[in-house]
Amino acid sequence: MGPNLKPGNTKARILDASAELFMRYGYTGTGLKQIVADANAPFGSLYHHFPGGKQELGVEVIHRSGAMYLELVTAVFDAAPDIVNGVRDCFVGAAEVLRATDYADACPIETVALEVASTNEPLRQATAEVFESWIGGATERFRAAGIDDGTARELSISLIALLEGAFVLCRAARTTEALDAAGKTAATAVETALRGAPTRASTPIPRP
Amino acid sequence: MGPNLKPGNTKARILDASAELFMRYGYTGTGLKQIVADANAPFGSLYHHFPGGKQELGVEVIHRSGAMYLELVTAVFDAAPDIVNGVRDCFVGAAEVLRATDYADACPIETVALEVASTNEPLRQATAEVFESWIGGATERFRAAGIDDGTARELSISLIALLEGAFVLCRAARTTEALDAAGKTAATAVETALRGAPTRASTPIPRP
DNA sequence: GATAGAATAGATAGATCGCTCTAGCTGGTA
DNA sequence: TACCAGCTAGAGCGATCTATCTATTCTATC
Repeated sequence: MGPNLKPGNTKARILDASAELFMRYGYTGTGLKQIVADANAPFGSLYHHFPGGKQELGVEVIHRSGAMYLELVTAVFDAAPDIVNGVRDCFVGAAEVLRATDYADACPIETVALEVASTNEPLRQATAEVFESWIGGATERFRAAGIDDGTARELSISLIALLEGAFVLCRAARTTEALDAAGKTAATAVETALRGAPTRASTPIPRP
Repeated sequence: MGPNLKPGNTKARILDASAELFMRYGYTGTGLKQIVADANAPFGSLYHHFPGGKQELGVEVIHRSGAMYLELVTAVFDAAPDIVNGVRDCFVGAAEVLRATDYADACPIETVALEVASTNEPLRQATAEVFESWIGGATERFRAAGIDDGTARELSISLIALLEGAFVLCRAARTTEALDAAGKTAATAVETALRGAPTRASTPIPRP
């Protein structure tokens, strides 16, 4: 169909290399020379496939990595016997990946999101869209389990925040302790929400 | 006492400017030229006060900012009537600061922590020490409220993870929704831990 | 084959990076 | 006054950054 039957996988290699480098070293911490070197691609090809330069490449990588991570987490949930175990498996799996990569591979867009939040509006918007897609996906899943809409969204945001925050602590400490603790808290939060889901709202709690 | 009566506050100005720039734009995203410009300091003074260059400056800023943030949070807790309200006030206060600074000022070391985790060992260690000091401070406070040591530490890690993760989501979305949701989850988690504290462990939960 | 367009290939520009270097200034001591 | 540290002050170095530029190679269609 297209004019070139063998389009060459140069663009895909550039995207893959960029995704890994951005995840590990951040956006400003990754140079274009290093990207084309890791991708085994000539420098000219980068600006051929991404005329908008580093920023266009960054936007595409953020959306791509965000979609892939959503698929990964979705698969983990689908393989679990119930939602609570699905949440647990996500944190356990994240910890395994972190250890296996010498605490390099955590969230694919977290570092970039913080770096560009106050400096690069198109990139900031891309990270916001990815996070919103994750929140929406999780909310839908919790809603399907009988949790009301508002609680499901709050719960989803909290679980993602627990995961992202644990990533920061784990990478800094070179330990998976934070993911273990956050995973427990996340599972408990889901259980609490489920318990109050089909019946009534949770009972009021006396002040200590 | 010292040889110079009027030592000049140049070093302090450099530290203050660096702290703000690192918090907003990250470590690699902040240039030394910009630091001395913001600090109204000559370039030579930077290397006079920090012979180790950008890395030494970074380590000092991380420790300084980490200690200041710990004091700030401690003050919020001390002003609250109880621990649960202290936790709530922390998230509410963080959201206020975030809005007031156009979503620029969140955690003073989070962006740097992610950037340097896999690239700069001295800086990574500095961020790890700061996070550990925060965890230790919170753990001690929860332990004093009657929560057993292990639970107190897990709870502390989870609350800090919730805060850091919410910072990422809020700065990306330019909304404080994530801090609101995470604050609710954090308060609930503390209540749950307190309820199981003086009596027995929490009752087992049936699978949904 | 001839040809056009896509993709590859890399040299190079202009700006900025962290950092070094040499002065000049200041204030206390001899 | 002479002196000496501590600090200020900024020019300038090599390296690296993003981006541009001109060729060359490949592939599909005429």
